[in-house]
Amino acid sequence: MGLDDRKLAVLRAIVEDYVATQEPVGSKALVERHQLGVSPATVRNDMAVLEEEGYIRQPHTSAGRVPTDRGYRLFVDRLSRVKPLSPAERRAIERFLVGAVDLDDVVHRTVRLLAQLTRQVAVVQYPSLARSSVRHLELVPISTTRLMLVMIADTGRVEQRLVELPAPIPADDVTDLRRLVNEKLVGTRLSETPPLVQALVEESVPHLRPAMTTLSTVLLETLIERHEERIALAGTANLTRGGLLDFQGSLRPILEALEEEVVMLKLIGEAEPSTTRVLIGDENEIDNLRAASVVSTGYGPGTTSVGGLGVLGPTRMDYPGTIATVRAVARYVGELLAQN
Amino acid sequence: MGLDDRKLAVLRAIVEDYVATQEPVGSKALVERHQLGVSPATVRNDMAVLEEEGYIRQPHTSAGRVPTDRGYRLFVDRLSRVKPLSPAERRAIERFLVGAVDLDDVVHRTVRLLAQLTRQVAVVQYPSLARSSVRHLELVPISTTRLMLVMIADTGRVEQRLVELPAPIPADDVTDLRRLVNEKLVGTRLSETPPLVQALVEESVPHLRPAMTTLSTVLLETLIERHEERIALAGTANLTRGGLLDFQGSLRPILEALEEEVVMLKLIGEAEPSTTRVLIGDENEIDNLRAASVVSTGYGPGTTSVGGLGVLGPTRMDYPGTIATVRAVARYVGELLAQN
DNA sequence: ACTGGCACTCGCTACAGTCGAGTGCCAGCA
DNA sequence: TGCTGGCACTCGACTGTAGCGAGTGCCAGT
Repeated sequence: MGLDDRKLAVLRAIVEDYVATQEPVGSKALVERHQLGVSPATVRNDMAVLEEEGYIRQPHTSAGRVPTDRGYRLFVDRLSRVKPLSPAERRAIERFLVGAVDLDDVVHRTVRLLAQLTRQVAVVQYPSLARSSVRHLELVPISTTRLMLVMIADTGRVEQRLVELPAPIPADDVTDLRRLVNEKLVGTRLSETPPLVQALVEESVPHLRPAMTTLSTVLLETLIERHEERIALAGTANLTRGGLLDFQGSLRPILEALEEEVVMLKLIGEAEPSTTRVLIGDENEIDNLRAASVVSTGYGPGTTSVGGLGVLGPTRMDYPGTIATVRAVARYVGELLAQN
Repeated sequence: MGLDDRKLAVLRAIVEDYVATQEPVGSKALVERHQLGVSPATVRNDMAVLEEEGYIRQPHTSAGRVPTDRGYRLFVDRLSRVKPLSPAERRAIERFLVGAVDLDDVVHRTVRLLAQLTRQVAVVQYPSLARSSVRHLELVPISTTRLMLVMIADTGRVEQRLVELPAPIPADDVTDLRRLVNEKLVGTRLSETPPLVQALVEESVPHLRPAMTTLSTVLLETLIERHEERIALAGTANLTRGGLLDFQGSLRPILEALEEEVVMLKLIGEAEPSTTRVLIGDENEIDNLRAASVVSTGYGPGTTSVGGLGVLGPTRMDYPGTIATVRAVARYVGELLAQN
């Protein structure tokens, strides 16, 4: 049972009007605001079909129609094209991102920019360590039994951990350790590192072995296995736009989900740079976010993704505009990363 | 015109009941729940005086009384003593903070702990760079014209910046630069650093001077003058507790203020470890936070403060409990920092 | 100085009535 | 067959009224 072109046009019109006005839209208003070329009665018949198919629904018997999650899905998949960005938006992106002094700065600016442009909550994952490779490892002696391990990744990320050595270690040995780990690990991806780190321990000369063992443990445990993924958030205040109508009256579950880094990572941390993922309401696996939609994509220098970014908002959002903005920002960030 | 002891007791009872129930409290309920030893009518007379003096007010003519900001102030200053922590809370603090692997981890755990214990929004400032001293400066060559400058502070903070050199520089020169900056700057406070950095440029041998000049600029501009202060937030979902009664119905201004690092820094970034600052409602200089209260203190190893931490909640909060928790957490964090 | 009593205020809730946007259905028309 | 105008119907939103009750202020009495 197919939907003919007019029914699809009606659905599109409903989505567009509802997104714009935030009010259920009726048949009369619809024919007035769009050139559908038919009467309200005809539209009503179409609406009845759309409702039967689950694309729209009536909040109350005597109210207009509202798109369902399924309706938005159809709209996104087949009825909308990505809006080109306005020149003003392009300029805003460029202005916002030039002059970033380091990775932290880039991420911060990006997330704020995204929140501002989309007027929604923005989430940016720091470049994933698992997908970065080692540029340099530095060992700084803090005391005779403590080292600060600093890892610099090619994506610009810098991570540090304190290493408690089992026994005091002379300065020369630190130099040796530093040379060894750098020789073996620089240029490798952290996700491929475990066997190399293992080998490092086995190959090391006896008097370095205890220190190297500890060091390798720290490397493996805290840098690789652990939750070394980080995210930045901005624009939570945007959740309060649209009164309390969106999110069925309570921001609580949304705010709770936003604070769970693991949750947010799962949400935005998987896409490739070229694809944009849109999760609408119920499609979301996280219960707390059943009333929200997420638009996300990957970013990275070139075509491989080093991290994800996206926005979260009410299901009633401007999908074409949001998708366009998310993509554009991801592309710019990718370019920025490629430069270094 | 003084308030006698009973009137103060009435005010205390009103504050305690209102904080507990979140409902205006009337004279009858008051004598029932507290041993005031007098009749409701007497309490009413006292209430009339308290209202005249601006410590309480009536939301509606026929409603009970609610403390004003001024009433909370009096309560905090003269009517409450800091609640001792429960053993369970002490245990929670210890359990939460042991096992932190680095500074980031400490700050994150702290802010989450604070949010959880107080059931409010928690804010923790990273140890201020201005109040830290330099433990080590590392220069890592990225390319012939780029260095990564990594600064490790005694508080455990690690900051990095990319340095774009005016001309290519050989590896030996990098070694020299590293030695020079470490000789001069290690052990100094960053706030006292500018003249030293300046001297560094002037004393350097001619062929190092261009690189040293750039390096010093980066040091001064991005590490010292710039917004190198950072904060961590947690518990924003707690804002939604108490329905929408707190914060006069809109979380918007609060969420906006929370996103402004500068604002939050001003709010919590000034106290000494031994003093606890309480800002109640209107006392707050930030308009967006006129409906909120802030309890903050400094923390640091020993008696000097390296940063601030605190919580933000509705004016209707459990001040004695919150103050106790904030202090205790600050003390634990200070001890943790002192260990390293 | 405190208390019991009493009249009064006013927000809250329930209920009834009206209005109107929007619908579903149906007969008629191209 | 598909579209249209007309019409009865539904039901939420809003309005006005009435009763309830918590809480007050005041006053006379102890």
